[in-house]
Amino acid sequence: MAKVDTSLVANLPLFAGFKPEELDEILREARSARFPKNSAVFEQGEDAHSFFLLLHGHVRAAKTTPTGEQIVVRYVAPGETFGLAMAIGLTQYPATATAVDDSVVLAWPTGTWPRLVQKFPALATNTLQTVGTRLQETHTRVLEMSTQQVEQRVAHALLRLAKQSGKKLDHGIEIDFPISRQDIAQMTGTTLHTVSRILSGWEQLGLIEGGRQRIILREPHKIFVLAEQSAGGGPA
Amino acid sequence: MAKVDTSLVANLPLFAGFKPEELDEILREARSARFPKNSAVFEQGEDAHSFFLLLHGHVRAAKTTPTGEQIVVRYVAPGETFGLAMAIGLTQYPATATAVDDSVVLAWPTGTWPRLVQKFPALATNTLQTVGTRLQETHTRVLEMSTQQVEQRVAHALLRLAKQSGKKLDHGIEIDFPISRQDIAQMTGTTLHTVSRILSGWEQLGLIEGGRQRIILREPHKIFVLAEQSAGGGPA
DNA sequence: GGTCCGTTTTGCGCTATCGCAAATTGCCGG
DNA sequence: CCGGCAATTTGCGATAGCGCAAAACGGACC
Repeated sequence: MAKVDTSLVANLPLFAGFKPEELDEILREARSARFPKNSAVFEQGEDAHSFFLLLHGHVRAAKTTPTGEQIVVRYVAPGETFGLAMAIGLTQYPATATAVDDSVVLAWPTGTWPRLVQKFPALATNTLQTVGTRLQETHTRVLEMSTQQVEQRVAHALLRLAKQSGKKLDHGIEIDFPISRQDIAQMTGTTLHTVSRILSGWEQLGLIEGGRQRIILREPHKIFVLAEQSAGGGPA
Repeated sequence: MAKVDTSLVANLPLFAGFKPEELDEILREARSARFPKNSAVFEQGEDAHSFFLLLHGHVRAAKTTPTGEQIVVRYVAPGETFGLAMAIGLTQYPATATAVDDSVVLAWPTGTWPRLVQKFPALATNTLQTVGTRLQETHTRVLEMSTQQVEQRVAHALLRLAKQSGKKLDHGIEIDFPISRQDIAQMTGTTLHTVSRILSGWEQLGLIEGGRQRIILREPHKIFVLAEQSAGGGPA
C-alpha cells in the first residue's frame, strides 16, 4: 500500500506534539479514499464505521429533520477531521457528509480509535480541543441567529467561508468551492429567496460578484462593516 | 480540609471507569465552594482560573454580545461539569455562569488539568464525550431555530428542562429552579413578550401552570405533541 | 401593613422575512 | 449548436413575531 506522506499532515492540530514515527504508526492504520464531487462520504443515521481527515477537496456536513428540512452544520476544509461520531460516544453518524468537490480523505475504521487513543493520549486531548472549538463556534452561531437579522448573518457566513476557504484574487476573495444560495440559506437559517435578494443587492453595490454556485467578495471590509452593524442602515 | 464524599460523584460519566482511590486522588485536588442564589461563579471574558463540577443547585451559563444581548447557553444540573474553558484551549471563559439557586460546586484550578489528564487519560476521553454530546445538542438547537416556529421551540425547551431538572408532582412536572420568561426567551431565540403570550395561552388550555419564575407542566404529553407539530393547528 | 421593584401580561401597529409563482439565466451533455 | 435542467432572480401578498408602552401582579423588605 502506498504510504501517506507524513509531511502533509504533520502540522495539523490533530497531530500536535507527535513524533514522526508515532505519526507514521497512526497513519498506517488509515486507508485513503477518493470521493467524486457530489458523492456522499456517509449518511446521517448510518452506522459510524470510520472517522476521517480531509486531505483535498471540500465536504459539506448537513443535518436533516424527520420532515426533510436540512441545515448545513459546517463545511470541512483540508486538514480538518470529520465524522468523529464514535469519539463522542455515538454509534451512528448524526449528519450527512457530502463531497462538494472531488475530495480525498484518510479514513480510520472506528475500531481503531480506542486503541489509538490508549496508545496516544494526546490524540484525545487534541480532539477535545477541536470539538471544543466547534462547540464554541456553534454557540456563536446560536447567538447570531438569536440576535441578528438575516443580512448580518449572511455577511458573517460569507466572511467565515472566505477566511476558511478563500482564494485570493486581484479583485477580491473567492470562496474556493461550489456553494449555492440554498447552501448559504441553510447555514444562516433563512430561505434561498432571501439570500438571493440580499446577494443581488450586494452585487448592485459592488460588494460581491456572484455566479452559479460561485461567490467573490470584492469588498470584504465593507461586508465586515455590514456584518457588525445593527438594524438601521443610517441616514438617507 | 473536609474530604468530599466520593459516593456522590462516583457514578458520574466524568469519572466512568475510575477506581475509588483514583477518584480520591482527583477529588483531593478540588476545593468545594458555595455560591448563593444569583451570584456569579465566573464571568465571560474573565481569566479561566478553574473548572467546575456542580454538586447541588443550578447554574445558568449565558453568552453576551458586545451590544449586550444575551442567550442562555444551557442550564447546568447537579453532576454536570462546566467552565471547561481550558480543556478546550481557551484562556478565558466564553460565557458567564450564574447560580440560579444556592449552589455548591467542586472547583479544580486550571493548572491541575494537564497533570490530571496526563495521569488519568480517561478523563480526557470522558470529557470528550461530554463535550461531543453538547455539540450535538447545540446542533439540534440550531436545527430547531432554523426550521421551527417559536411555539414549538418553547415546547421543546420546556420538555428538555423538565427532563433534566423536573420534579415530579401529583399534578405534573415542575421545573426545579427559578426560571423567568426572559430566560426561556433567551433559550429559544425570541422575546419575553412572545414567550409570555405562548405560556398564557397554554395556561388557558390547562397545559401548564405558571407562576413567578415557576413553571409546572400539567400535560407533558400534549406539550410534546405541540412540539412535534408543524405549523397549522388543524381545522377550526 | 405598606411600599417599591422586578416579573408578567396584554394591546397594537409595524416590518422583516417567508412562501408561492413565474420568469430568467447559465451550464452540461448529446 | 441545441435542448434541458438546475440555479438564480424577482414580484407580490401574507403573517409570525417584534417592539414599544402601559397596566397588572406578586414578593420582599422595612
